Amino acid sequence: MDGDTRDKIREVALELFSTRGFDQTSLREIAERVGLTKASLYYHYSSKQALLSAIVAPLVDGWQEVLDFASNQPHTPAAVRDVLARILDVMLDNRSLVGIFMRDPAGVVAAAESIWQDMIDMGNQLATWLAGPAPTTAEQLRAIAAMEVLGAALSASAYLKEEVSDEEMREVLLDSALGAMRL
Amino acid sequence: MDGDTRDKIREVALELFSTRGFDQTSLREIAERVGLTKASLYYHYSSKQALLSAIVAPLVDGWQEVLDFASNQPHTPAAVRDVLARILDVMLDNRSLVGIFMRDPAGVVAAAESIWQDMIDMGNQLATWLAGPAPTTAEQLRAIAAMEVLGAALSASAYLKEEVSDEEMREVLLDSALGAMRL
DNA sequence: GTCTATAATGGGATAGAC
DNA sequence: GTCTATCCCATTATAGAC
Repeated sequence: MDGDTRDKIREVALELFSTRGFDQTSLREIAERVGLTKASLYYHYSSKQALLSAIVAPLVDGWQEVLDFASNQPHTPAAVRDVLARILDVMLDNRSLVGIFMRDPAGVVAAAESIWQDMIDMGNQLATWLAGPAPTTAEQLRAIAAMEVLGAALSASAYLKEEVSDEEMREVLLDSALGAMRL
Repeated sequence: MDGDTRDKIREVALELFSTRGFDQTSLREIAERVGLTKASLYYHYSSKQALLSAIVAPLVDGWQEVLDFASNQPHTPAAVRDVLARILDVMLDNRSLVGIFMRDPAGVVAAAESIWQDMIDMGNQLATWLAGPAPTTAEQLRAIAAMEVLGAALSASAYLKEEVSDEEMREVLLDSALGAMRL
């Protein structure tokens, strides 16, 4: 039962990808930290892209759940609030994972365009739902803006000196996102 | 007077950096499009980093102007609106330039950390001003959120099928950013 | 100012022994 | 499962002729 090594590789890669960036992280560096050689990594993951896919899977699943939930909701203010809250929860629960996409979108696109496309598609569908049925251009823009607000949960740490609790982030950013939609 | 070539190089590099990403764009590719060889680029720019610096200068200047303006304003709702509008204008006037930082933050950091740090610092100072004097944590978060909303001006094109006019963007996103601050 | 040629480095990935 | 050794490739950057 040596899924241990596989997991360890994933953990180390996640940390490096999300801080340094995907492209700026070499397999040599990952292997070094895990305590292996580059070649041994290839026993566990067939390529750098495969490693990224494995790491990113939980986030994709998380978005998908929110999307499934949203699809079964009528577009009421209460439901919008609920969906935004769930999106925010996924972001907070997968902070470093989301960080990979924010730190190095270009690198992810270059290495695994399909993964990136999946994320864009899901973001698109969420924004579409948020905008409501037959939305005006303004409503679409506001929906996108609301989602951008939730991204502040991640950039905040770069801008703020003091730590902010997840509870406060949840509360403030949810209200802020609703404000961006003028709800 | 062959600043022509220098300018042409800058133009091509800007386009490639902002679409493919800084790190994903090789000097060979730039040279090819300009109609030169790689070696000739080095006659005009001493390194890839120097090329980036030259490209990025106008954006740095733009932010600085907004910052100077804000510093001389009292923190009233009208002034907040004004400053947000100016930030948005800078973003719209330098769309592809801002795109460089959004597409490949990690690559920029790796190649020119000081440039990145300058941008972060300026963003920080703008957010600090927006948050107002002696702000609560919530107010700081809302200020960051408001700035993120303005970033929607750039991500919008990835999410929307139809073109949106700059005027509509200006109007809607400005109001949306104010909404994020509950103003 | 632009070229050809080449150095120097580092990356992802594979072969094959153990 | 992990290792050593190597391949292959692209990149940034430089040297020197024209």
